[in-house]
Amino acid sequence: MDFLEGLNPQQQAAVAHVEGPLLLLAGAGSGKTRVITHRIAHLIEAHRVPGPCILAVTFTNKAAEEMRQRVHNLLGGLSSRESPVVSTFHSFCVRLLRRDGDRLAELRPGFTKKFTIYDEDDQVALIKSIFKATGLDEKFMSYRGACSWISQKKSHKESPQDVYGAATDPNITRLASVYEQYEARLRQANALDFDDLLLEAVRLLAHDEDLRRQYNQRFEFVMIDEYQDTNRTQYELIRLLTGSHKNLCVVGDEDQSIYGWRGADIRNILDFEHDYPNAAVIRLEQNYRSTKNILEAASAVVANNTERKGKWLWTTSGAGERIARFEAFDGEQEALFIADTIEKLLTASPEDRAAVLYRTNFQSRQIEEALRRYGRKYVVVGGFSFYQRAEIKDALAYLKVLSSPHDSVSVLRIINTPARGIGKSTIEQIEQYALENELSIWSAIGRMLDENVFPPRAEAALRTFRNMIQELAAMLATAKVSDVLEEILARTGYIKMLEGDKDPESESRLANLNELINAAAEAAERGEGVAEFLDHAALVSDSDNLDERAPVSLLTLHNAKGLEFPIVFLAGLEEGLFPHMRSLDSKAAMEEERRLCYVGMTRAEKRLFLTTARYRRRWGGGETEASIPSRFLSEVPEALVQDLSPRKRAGQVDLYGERQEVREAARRNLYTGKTYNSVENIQQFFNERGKQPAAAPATPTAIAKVAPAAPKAVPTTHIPKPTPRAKPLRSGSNIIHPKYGRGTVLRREGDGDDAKLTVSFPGYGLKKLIEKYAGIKEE
DNA sequence: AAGAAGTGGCTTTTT
DNA sequence: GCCACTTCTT
Repeated sequence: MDFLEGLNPQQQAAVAHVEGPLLLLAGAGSGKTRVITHRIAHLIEAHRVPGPCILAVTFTNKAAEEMRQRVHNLLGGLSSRESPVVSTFHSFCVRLLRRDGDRLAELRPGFTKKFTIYDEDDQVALIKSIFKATGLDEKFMSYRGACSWISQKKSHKESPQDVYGAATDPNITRLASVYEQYEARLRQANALDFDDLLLEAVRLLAHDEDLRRQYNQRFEFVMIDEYQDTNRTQYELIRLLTGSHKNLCVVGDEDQSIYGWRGADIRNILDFEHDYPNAAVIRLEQNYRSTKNILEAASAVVANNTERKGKWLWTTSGAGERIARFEAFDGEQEALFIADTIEKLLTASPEDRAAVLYRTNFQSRQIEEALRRYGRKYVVVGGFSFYQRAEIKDALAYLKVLSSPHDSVSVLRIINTPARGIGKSTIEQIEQYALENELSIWSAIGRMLDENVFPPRAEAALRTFRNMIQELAAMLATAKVSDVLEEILARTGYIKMLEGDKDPESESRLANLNELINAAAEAAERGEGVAEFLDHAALVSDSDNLDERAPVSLLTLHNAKGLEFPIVFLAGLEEGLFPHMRSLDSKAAMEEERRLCYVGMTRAEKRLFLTTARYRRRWGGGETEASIPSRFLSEVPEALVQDLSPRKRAGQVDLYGERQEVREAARRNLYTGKTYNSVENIQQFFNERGKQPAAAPATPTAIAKVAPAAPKAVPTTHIPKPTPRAKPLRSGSNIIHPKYGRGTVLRREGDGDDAKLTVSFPGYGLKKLIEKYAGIKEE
């Protein structure tokens, strides 16, 4: 078979390129995966390169699986001995360390190839324990915050000592200490976190010249997908792997770089030609996926970015439908519009698939509810995955302890699950002892039992626990993983605990555990041992089991990378949500948000809907907040847009604002002049005021009292007259600022002299203002 | 020691 | 609205 056939000239050139570095700039929908798979097949068949000498690295397991499958199909079946190695960065590194990691012990004392992998939950548990030992709590910093702080330091190769040295305030010093303890505890547990998997593989390859040579010789051709999302460590790994031959092909699109927050370094792709001087560069700019309108709209949005090489995708397909825009009253109406539209479109053409993409996971709930009302089946990608469920993590923690007893995080997870009489005070005692003597929890238990320090009841419970673990560990050496799992669940009483539980959730937990046992049985049949089974559990992501054929999928924009759908909805296009609040004050972050928008838009083949809500409730019972449409909406050329918003369609004035105020007022029992005909509310208002006149800062009386207070210690030149107001500024109020002009109040914090307003000014973004000094006038 | 009931705090995105 | 953590109860 000729693998150059049926490809456009640029694609052909890429497939035919054999030796030396190649940068493939592949725009969205330009047939990138096709090129990579054809190139692999071409290397194997036309150039007689043995499959196992080709390494292709992808971002997700799912992408790896798909690539494997497609190469397989192209070549009409390959035995596993002839297959190329297709893997994610993380699983590649894990395999390297498990197979050839012995000499890492020279760099990392205590390391053995039986290491365990700590996922984010494990890391949080560890940080929690370190915080407790250090006398810190979550008010100092959230556990997750500390995790990502440490991760940042690690991936920038800053050691705890470096941080100590550069520390400017005591909080940094405290963090450095947490970091130092964190590293020490990982080593003590012979555990690696996600960062370590890459970092230690790099350190090992740099350190062990023989090993490096071996890998260089083995992997004669290396291909990296989604190169724009690689970080510095991955970059170093690639350099080490291709040191001797430079047969490196990287594929990427700087406009789709969306993992900067996780350390992805866009320089990797922007500087490729500089790093590999004689690199060939091929651009794939013909788009085969989307209609002309969709492509033009997406291109127009991303053209607002400056950090890009710049390209313009083109297509021979027709204009298609215009981009639909829908401005809903609130999140609920937005969700109902989406569900309703999906219902209509899929009824009309049942073979189509639709995807709803959103910026944050919490947005899925309302959309799910709406879809359920329509009786539409859907799949949600993201949120908590199978392997993150408590019962699954418990079962896996047992397995981890059996194969690596010094894994203290796992020991502490299961030591009293199910309850076996090892209580809080006993556990604290053990933790304390372990800390003082620099022992793992497992060793500490052993030593303390020898020293007879426990009260009789705790002692008996601990002995039973220890014996049970030892017996199960002995079983693990010979039996199948699935059998050991079953034995664990039976002997620990875990199954009994769930069966006796009246919580309706328990039934599904039991089902999940059964599924886990099945998965283990399948793994055993493939000849995998415990380590491989656990590695797989640690490294699968939720997007890996996305079923692309599902008629309706709900997923985050990040999870949508690499996918395509005939119908796409981008939901929640509001300033502060998308672009996200945390990106508003940084140009680089804003450009990443815009790339995310570009990724989302270019997922669509035929129809693209952009939806936004005027008011959104951020958390459950909290306040509804007014929002303003995302800047990305206005970056789509008006000529390409068809507006489906109800108020425009009906040709009416905007009643939303008024309705909203009435609602809010009714809820807060405030008289705003709009509810005078509601006896109930007037009654409530007076009742409330009679009870606590001063406690309601938002009432006119309270404001009048506060307003005349003189400002202190503020440059006199900038003090505008405090404007006494009849009505307090709240979410949704429209105001005029002397410098920024018209804006909408998004949020109000504090009261009286301290009242701060978050205001969105079109053209200036969000600003935080002190109400008293800002010189704001109500519009 | 172990469950039940109540409270605060919070939400980007993820291999 | 949900989760984790605390306090209360037995």
